[in-house]
Amino acid sequence: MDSSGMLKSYIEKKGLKKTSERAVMLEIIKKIPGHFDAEGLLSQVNRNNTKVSRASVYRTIKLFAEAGIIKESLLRGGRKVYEYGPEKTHHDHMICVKCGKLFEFSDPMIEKHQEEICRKHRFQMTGHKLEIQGICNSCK
Amino acid sequence: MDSSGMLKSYIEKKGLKKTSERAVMLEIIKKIPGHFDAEGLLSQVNRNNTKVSRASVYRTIKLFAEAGIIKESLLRGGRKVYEYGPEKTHHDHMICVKCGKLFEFSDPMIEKHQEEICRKHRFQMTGHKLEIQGICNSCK
DNA sequence: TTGATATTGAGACACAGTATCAATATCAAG
DNA sequence: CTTGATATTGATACTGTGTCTCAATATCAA
Ligand SMILES: [Zn+2]
Ligand SMILES: [Zn+2]
Ligand SMILES: [Zn+2]
Ligand SMILES: [Zn+2]
Repeated sequence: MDSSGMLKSYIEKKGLKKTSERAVMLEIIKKIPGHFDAEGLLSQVNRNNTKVSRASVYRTIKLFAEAGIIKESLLRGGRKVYEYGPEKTHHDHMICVKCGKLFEFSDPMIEKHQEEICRKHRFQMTGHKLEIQGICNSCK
Repeated sequence: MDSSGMLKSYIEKKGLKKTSERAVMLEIIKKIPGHFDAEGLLSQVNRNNTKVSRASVYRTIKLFAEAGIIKESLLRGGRKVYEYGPEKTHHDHMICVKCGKLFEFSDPMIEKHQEEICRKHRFQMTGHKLEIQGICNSCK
């Protein structure tokens, strides 16, 4: 299912309503490659003809995340970033402390060991976040 | 070296000065089992006879973290928590989304795979943070 | 004792995000 | 189409968490 369909079904399931603000934001988010944050999206939404309030931008971001249309990541320093990708698979992040660039990676072995350790602790994992800080190749 | 010694040597190395505020905070932090946050420490410091300003509490927490006396962890939602432990080894966290309890764990295999993937990406790791969210045994 | 400088407290400020609430948009039912 | 219930919005106040500023003070070496 594409993201418009996901939004539609989420809205129907929850008894919510279709609004132009949500449609506008979805179209803009679709076109963003990589990561974005709330304030950046806010200014991007209001750059041209469209206009959505700050409160609604935050509200809608939360809604999209709940609907699975975007994914939230919390970086060091408390910075929250999002990325579009209903079809995107899970991945973790490496962040360069010098240039701030974000790299994505995924390691099946790490994932497997996480599941194992949760089993051992009788902890029912619902999600996880791994962030590696360091210095990227171009900053060395 | 114990934490008082660590503070002393850090202060000397940086050309800083001994203050009663730092001594008071260190004594209190030593007695805190598990995690604490800045606001909680602030009220704990000012509960009785002692008195340290909000600004100094934040400043001193940062100083202690730089000196290696306490360790900072950034949790989901941007919450920053600290824990006393100069002799404590690296560990990661599991956090229960129902009761908020924090569990510590350490898995050598996960650590090893992290180093491997960093080598592969020519990324020079300086630190990392793994947080597993889920439901703990007593909340199931 | 004195002078240089690090530190403090108080409060202003910054930033990200949330709560409030009246006005408005949506939508199903009639 | 009209109506009514209710979800949504924008404006703005507010909150939490932390930083900055700066004058007053504490520390420490000479
Ligand atoms: Zn992962
Ligand atoms: Zn870099
Ligand atoms: Zn680790
Ligand atoms: Zn629990």
